[in-house]
Amino acid sequence: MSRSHPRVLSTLERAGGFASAQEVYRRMQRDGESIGLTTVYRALQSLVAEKVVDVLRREDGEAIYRLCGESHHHHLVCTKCGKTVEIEGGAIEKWAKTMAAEHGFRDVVHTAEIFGLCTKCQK
Amino acid sequence: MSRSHPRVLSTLERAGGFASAQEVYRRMQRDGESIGLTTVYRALQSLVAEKVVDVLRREDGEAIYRLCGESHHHHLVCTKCGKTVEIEGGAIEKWAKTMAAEHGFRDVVHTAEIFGLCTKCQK
DNA sequence: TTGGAAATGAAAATCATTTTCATTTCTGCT
DNA sequence: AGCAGAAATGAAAATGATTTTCATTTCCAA
Repeated sequence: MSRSHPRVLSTLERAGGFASAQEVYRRMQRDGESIGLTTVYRALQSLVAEKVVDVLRREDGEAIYRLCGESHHHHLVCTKCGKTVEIEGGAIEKWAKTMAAEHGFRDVVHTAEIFGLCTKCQK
Repeated sequence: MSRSHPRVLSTLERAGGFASAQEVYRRMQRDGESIGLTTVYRALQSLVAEKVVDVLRREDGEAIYRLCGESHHHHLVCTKCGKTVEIEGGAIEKWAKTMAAEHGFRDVVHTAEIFGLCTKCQK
């Protein structure tokens, strides 16, 4: 597997914490770094696997990567401006566990995101 | 603009309330309905514009369309054999509402799925 | 009827993402 | 140092969803 790839990671940091693969690539090009688009995609995949970054989706379906804390959390995402808030999901953890047990499932993981309009985008 | 397109809408209903454009298309083909993929996409876009359906994104970025206002459910999916169980999500609805309110978000929708190994696939 | 507007769908275009594969860069080892 | 195999790299092609183009068909009001 590939390594953490410090250049991609630091570019993502410099980008303000989140960006799409294409954006990371463009930014590195602009900054004169020599790297291929394929490598950017692979590096981001690794970072996701290592749980160093999160993947979310823009409204148009493009994947955006963002640095994230290590604890398991969920997101509240503004569908207009993309603003993202990390929220607490204790209720979800419990729900997932209960449902899994109820139906005999094991080794479960879950996803849960909330989408809507943030305060600023409501007018 | 296009009309509500009853055939696409009823197919979406029959699909359990949510499906991707490609799935709606395949289903209509299978059911012997004569329609083009382009028309399915356009019909779904119109339905979204008319707020008859919602758009969400699957993990892989594919758009899935869901009837609005319909009491939706969540899924428990076996990652090995694909078996899917519809589960109740009252706890989630509440959680989503609370979180949204807490952060001033409006018009929220949410996604929540649980993945794991079903009883049969656990050995 | 009839003429134009709306709908339709096949085929081509787009675009993000993945795969392929040949080449280069490391690694550890002698 | 020198070498073999592993890992990384990236250009180009493939993939797959979605959109656009455009020629044809269907509708509908006058």
